This record gives sequence, C-alpha cells and structure tokens, in this order.
Amino acid sequence: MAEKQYNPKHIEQSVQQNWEANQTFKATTQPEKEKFYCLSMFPYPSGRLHMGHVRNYTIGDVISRYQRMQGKNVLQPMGWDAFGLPAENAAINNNSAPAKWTYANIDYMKGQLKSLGFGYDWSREVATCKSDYYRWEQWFFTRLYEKGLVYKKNSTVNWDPVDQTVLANEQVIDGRGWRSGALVEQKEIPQWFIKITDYAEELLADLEELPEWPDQVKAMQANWIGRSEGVDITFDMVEQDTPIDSITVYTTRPDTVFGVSYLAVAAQHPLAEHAAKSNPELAAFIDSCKNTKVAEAELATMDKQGYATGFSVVHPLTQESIPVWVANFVLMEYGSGAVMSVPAHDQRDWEFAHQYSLPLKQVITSVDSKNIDLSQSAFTEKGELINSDKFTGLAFEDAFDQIASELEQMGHGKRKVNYRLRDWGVSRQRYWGAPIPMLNLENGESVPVPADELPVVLPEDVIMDGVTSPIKADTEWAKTTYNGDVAYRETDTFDTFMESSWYYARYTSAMESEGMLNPQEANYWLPVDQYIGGIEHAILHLLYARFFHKLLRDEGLVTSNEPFKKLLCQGMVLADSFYSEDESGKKTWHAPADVSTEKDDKGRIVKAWLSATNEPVIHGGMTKMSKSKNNGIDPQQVIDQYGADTVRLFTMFAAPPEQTLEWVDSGVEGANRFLRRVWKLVHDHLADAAVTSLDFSSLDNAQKSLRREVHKTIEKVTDDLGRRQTFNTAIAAIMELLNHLQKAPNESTADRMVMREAVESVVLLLNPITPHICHQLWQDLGYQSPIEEAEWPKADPSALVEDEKLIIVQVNGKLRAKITVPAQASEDAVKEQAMKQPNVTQFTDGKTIRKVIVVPGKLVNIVAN
RNA sequence: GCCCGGGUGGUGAAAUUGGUAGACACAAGGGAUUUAAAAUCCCUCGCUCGUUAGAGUGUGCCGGUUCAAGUCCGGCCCCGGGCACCA
Repeated sequence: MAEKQYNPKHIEQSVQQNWEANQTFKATTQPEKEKFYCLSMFPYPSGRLHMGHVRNYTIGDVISRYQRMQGKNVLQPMGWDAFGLPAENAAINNNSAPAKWTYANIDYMKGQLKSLGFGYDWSREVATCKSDYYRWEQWFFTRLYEKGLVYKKNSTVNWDPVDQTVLANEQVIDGRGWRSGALVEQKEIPQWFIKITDYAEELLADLEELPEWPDQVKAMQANWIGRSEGVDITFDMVEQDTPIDSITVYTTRPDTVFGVSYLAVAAQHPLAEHAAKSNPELAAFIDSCKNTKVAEAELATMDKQGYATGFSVVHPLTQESIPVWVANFVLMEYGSGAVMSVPAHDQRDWEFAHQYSLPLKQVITSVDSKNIDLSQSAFTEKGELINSDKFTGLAFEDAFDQIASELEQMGHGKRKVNYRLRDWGVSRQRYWGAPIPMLNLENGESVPVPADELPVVLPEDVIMDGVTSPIKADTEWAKTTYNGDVAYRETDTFDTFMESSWYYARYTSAMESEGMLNPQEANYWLPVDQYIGGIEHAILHLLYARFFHKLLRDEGLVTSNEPFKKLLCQGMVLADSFYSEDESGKKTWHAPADVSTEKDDKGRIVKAWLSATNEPVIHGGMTKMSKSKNNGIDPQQVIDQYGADTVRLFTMFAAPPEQTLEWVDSGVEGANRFLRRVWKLVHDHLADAAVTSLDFSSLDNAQKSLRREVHKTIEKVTDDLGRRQTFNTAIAAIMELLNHLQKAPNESTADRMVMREAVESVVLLLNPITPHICHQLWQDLGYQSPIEEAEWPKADPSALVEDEKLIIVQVNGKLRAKITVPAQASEDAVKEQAMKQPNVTQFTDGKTIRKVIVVPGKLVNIVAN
C-alpha cells in the first residue's frame, strides 16, 4: 500500500525483510553471465560500526547494485578481521575473554550492517578467529616452510623491562610502556619471517598490470619496495685482533667513494660490541641506543648521535685509514648494519660530521658550475668527479661503472640490486591471534606441525592478566610430542595481516572444508573486480595481499597474478571536536552529542558548552573521528532518526569518495529533505491521471527540453557511477533534475508522459544509493518484479539532440557576451554574430583584431589590441 | 626525517581533454503560508564599486608558458595520511 508520507523506518524494515526472504543477494556461479566481484575491506569487530565503515560499505554497495543493474552476476561478501590487540585490552577491562567479546561485537555489528541495507551474501561470511578459517592459514604456512620461504631469525621488539613483555608500537607512549610506565628498551628475540623479498621484483613489476589502481597507491608501493642499484663495498679492518676481518657497506653512490671520511655501524654490530668490551663509555652509549621505539619515523627524527669505536678500516682505493663509528641511526636489520659516510655529498652524513668535527672531502662538482658551499650543506646532486685519482673528470654513469668494475676486480666490491623492502616478520607475542604452527624440539630444531594435526587451536576460554599471553602462561598448552619425542608448540601468534591477506579468496570458497580454496570457485570469481577501503592500507595490507596472491598462485590454488583489479581508496570521516582544559593544560575531549553550540551569521561556531552542565568548552575544529578526540558520531543514532537511505545519501553526497568527509548534522537533514521531495514527486505524479502509453513523437519545445534534461541526467549519472566513481556529482545531477521536474507542468497527456519517464528514471538512478525508498517507489509505480531485477536506464540519443548551442564570447580571454546559435551554424556565421555583440564592439572598437579563436560549439575568443 | 596526497565563497564542494570559476547542497538574510510553531514554497547570496546595465577583482604564496591557467611548468608556505607490532 502506498503511503502519503515518506516513512523510512517502516519502508526500510519491510524492504530488508523482502531481501532476506528472497535471498536477493545470494551469489552463485553462473557461467553464462559476466561476473562482478565487489569487495569492501572487512571490519575489525571493535563493538559498533563507525562512520568510516558506513562510508566504505556504502561505496561498495552502490557499486555492487549499479553493476547488478548492468546485468552482471555480482558477488558482495562480508566478514570479520577478528583477531587483534583491542580484544585483549577489552577483555582485561571487562574481565572477560577476547573470544566472547569478539563474538558479541560481531553479532551486534552484523545487525547494524543489515540495518544499513547492504546487499551482502551472508552465506559466505568469514570470521578469521575461527579455526575453520585459520587452519588453512596454518596449513599454508607449513607449505611455505617446506618451500623454503619461511625462516627464523632474531629481530628487535619493544621490550617492557617491568612487565617483562613485548609491546606494540601503539603501546609505547613517549618512550614508556603504557601499563607499567617503564622506559621501553629494544630487545632481540627469535621470530618467524616470510621471504617477501623473493617476490620484490615481481611485486614491483606487476604494478604495471594494475591500470585501474590509483597512481598514488602504486607510487607508494613502488617507493616502499624501493629498488635501487648500487655496489657492496668491502673495507678490510686495520686492526688484527677483532672478531671480523672486514666491513661491507652498500651504497648507491660509489662515485663518491673517494669522499668517505668514516664508516658508521649499528649499535648491535659485532665490531661495536667488541669495541665496547674495553670501552665503558662506548658500552654506555650502545646501551642508550636501546631506548628508542621500533619505528622508522622515530629513528629518522631523533637526534643523530655517535661514538668512535677506536677501530679503523682501509679504504680499498686510497689505502687510507678510515675510522669506524657507532651511530644510533644505523640499523642492524637493514642491509649489513653498516654504512659508508660521505659528509660532502650526503646531508645526514654532513650533519653528523659537523656535530663530531669529522673531516669532509669534496669529490663531486657541479657540471653547470653552480656555486657549491659545503660550509652550508652537502652537495647531493650527481655531477663530475674531482679529487678521485684516475676517475677524476668522469660523470655519474661512467664513474659508477668504472669504480664498480675496479672494486670487483680487486675483490672489494660487487654490483648489487637492493630493495628497501624487508622480509615480513609474522611473529607476535600476543594471545589473540592464530597460533604459529611450528614445534620446537629439545635439540633446538624447529619443525612444522604435521598436516594431520592441524589446526593448532587457540583456546578461547581464558583469563587475561594483561601482561602474559594465556598460552604462554599455561605451560601445559605448549607441551606435545613429535615422533614420540617431547616437543613444544610455538606460543607466538601470527601478525593479523596474515588473515587479511587472503580472506578475499576464502569468500569464494567459504564452505570448502577439504582445502584452503576450491580452485574452480576461486577462479570463477577472482580476481576481485572492485576493491574498496581506506587509504591507510595503501602499503602494508595491499602489498601483503598481493604477495599472498602470488603465493597462492605458486601453490596452484589460483591462476591470476593479482588479487584486485580495480581499487578505490576512500578518505577519512571528520567531525567537530570539543575539549576543555584543566590548569595543567590536560585536555578532556567531549562527545559532540553532549555539546551545544552557538554560531555567528557566517555559520561558524563562536561558543560551545556542555548541554548538561553549561560548562564552556573549546571548539577543536574538524578532525578525524577517533577515540582519542571522542568525536565519533554513532551511525546507529542517525539511522534511527533519519533512516539508512538518508545516511547513505549524505555519505555519498557530501564529498567525492577519495577525499575526507565532514560529518555535518544539517547536511544529513538536507539529504533527508531531498528524499521526502522524491517521495512527494512520485506520489503527486501517481495521483494525476494515469499514463497508459509512452509516445514522444509530438512534444512541444518545453517538453522536448525537459525530456532532454532527463536523458542528459541518465547519461551523466551512468558515467559518474560507472566510469568516474564520483557519486557526489551523480547525486547533484539527480537533484538538479528534480528541481526542474518539480516546476514542470502536469496538464497535458504529453506532460504526464514526460513526467512518467522522468520519475521512473529518477527512481532507477537513485536505486544504488538509496535502495529502500526506491524499492518501495518502484512497487508504487506499479511494477510487479522488484527493482533489484530492473535494468539500468539508457539515454535515448534522439532525446539528446540539441537544436541550439550556447556560445561564450570573449575579448582577450575575458567573458563579454553569451550568444545562442543554431546547432548547425557555420564557424564563420558564429564568428560574425559574436563580433556584432554590443558588449563586444565596446571592447574592440578602435583596436586591431589580431586573431579570432573559435572552439566549435563552445567559445569564441577575439584577440585585439 | 622519508614517501604520498590536499589547499577554490561563511561551509562541503563543482568545473571530466587548457575554454563561462563557484553546478549541487549546507549555513545565513529577506518574504509567503500559518492563530502559532514545525513543515513547505519563493527571493538574495565570492569580494569591491554601481540604482540597474555593467566594470574591476578573485581558485594558498611568488614567478613562467598560452589567444585562454583552478587545470600545465619552476620555486615556496600550510594542512592531512603512511612509515613495517593499531587495524
């Protein structure tokens, strides 16, 4: 029954029931149809959906529904990235177990996703914390081990010396453990690594196979992989009584080798440790190097400090003696843990040399005789060699080549392609993750858990004390046997990026119990045609998933090279933030819902106070919705107030998908107002005399022009949703059309025929964005089959024909007149008419016309002076 | 620090291939309707000058290319994202 008023609550509930009852979004293999796999990044089940999720999933749903209306066989699945640190924290706070908390969150959030009307195939739902998911990950890891792609080595972690536990970067606050407050140290512990560097070249090269990825993301990945060509140079030790004979460094600038004034090694370098034995001050310095966080940004911005080891090396080309320093910015894990320093031609080395009064030797000069002032900064450009023995005078390329060859002949160098990319450390010392399926034997060896003993199940009924992982605390858990001997299970768990690296493939075979994937299903649906997620995943998640896909391929499980054909990275969601400050300057952030504001006549917030207490608060501006700023807007409240369609419409309209989106209540109201107008337009039309046929052969000019608007809008919305993915402009175009339709007459039969076609088009065009109201209106328009089965409208070329064109007339590039000309007017006729305009002659009289530029159908520019 | 984005009215934005800067919306102001309110409808809305017509000016800053620059090029400033154990 058609209702008079737009009642979203009622409509949305009944439409969602209809979808559920008809299993509208269940996807099955249909070889005769073109498939479209649309995937949004699955959420971490944190408790409630946040606006970022709503935005992400609305984009995915709009694309899915649009593609479905294009006649494609669409798969849109959903699941849960269910392992991770927050569950452990919540468990400690709530005195509960991470599993229980996680499952309750999944339950609640699933309901929220349904209330937003997303067309998911829930029969394929996946939760990564369930053993029927992670068992295949464990199996796959053992396969990788057998292929030699997995190894164990020592690696640095943040260590809390009081709690005796490893900390995540997030748990280190101002250099201290979040719980204990102890100064955090760096500590080396054995961890498992996967050889992603074996695939570095392919991961880099295959970016070329991704024309539908944003250039920005590809650039970030390419930089992350960081391929460089350089030379390993070996410097022999001068001293004899050291644990090592030589130090090898990697450089991309062998042309500057004559400018080396010292070598710098990491604090953990064997030479540094050896030197520290007889030098307490150096030992103290090395010790102090442990007090940094394991994060690149930290290393790059901290004060550069060093200490001389007292040892020296021999320069292979000059035979000079070169001192060796320990420096806090050199990492043992990168390359060989040592670098050569050329203060004249590297800015960091220049600063270090100045700080410690180390010598500086210029060996490169500018080719365009630019002024080089080495007292101000290093000269880092490539140029011509000077002070470089027989290589003096060479340019970069030749110098690189000849110096590399010379060093290679001497046995002191080797050309090398290097990658910035490091192997993927997958060990985490936390509980809530998939157990790493390895066994430690009494003889010190490690072996994979045999396939028939998988999965290694993580116990879910545990108590968290906040310090030690329950499976580490329970000494019995790890005990097992291997070939009859005592063995101990690995108690570390996988990095959660492991689970998110292959979930997109598991959706295609969610029910498969005999293997990781069902190759037939996987290869029907894969690759994902459209992937949508936050830009914050541009490097790590997307690189690991690409890597995993290649591993799956090499295991024979999939045939494609890349997992995601097209990628869209949506921007963040912002909201107003408010805080108050106490005497010590400590800020307390208040939820926007608790704050009342007063605005000036320009709409800017000039006053804000807590609604409950009238206590004044400070407006902190629009910032990313976050826990720390307490400025999250709960989607549920907005859905309850306005309905899911309004939330979806506002989210898609307020900003283009890649940009940040500012959450503004009045904007939400505007979106709701628009839907009420759509509802009214359709029902007003239905209240008029019925339209029995559509015949557009004898329309008057006004009707023709309105019909042209309709078909131009179809054309634009199709392009905006399909090719451009600018959902905001698609909605703007529909709004513009609606403004025209509201003013259109409904007197004659022809008027109503045009209107009928128009309202049907509006309902179809809006359907991907606001599916509930459109489902209902489509039914109200008299259609028996649901709009989910309707076809996308096509623009009628004959309706698009224009009789006249608007031409812009400029004089010297400035707009002076607008003229209307017949569509088939000749260039000369247009030119002539343009020159006659009074407002044009006013600016051309008395001047010489130098040139007239005509852009057909658009513009005339008269150049006169 | 390194890598990647972004900067246009009071605000979110639009301008798709170098061709009318500000579509569409929000806010604000004015009016209609109403006993009143809500809702709805109409008008104004970059800045300066001008009654209008119109003129000048304007896309973070400085400079350049072009008949024409928000768009291309060079230099700078500011803001945001990522930086490997948050996901």
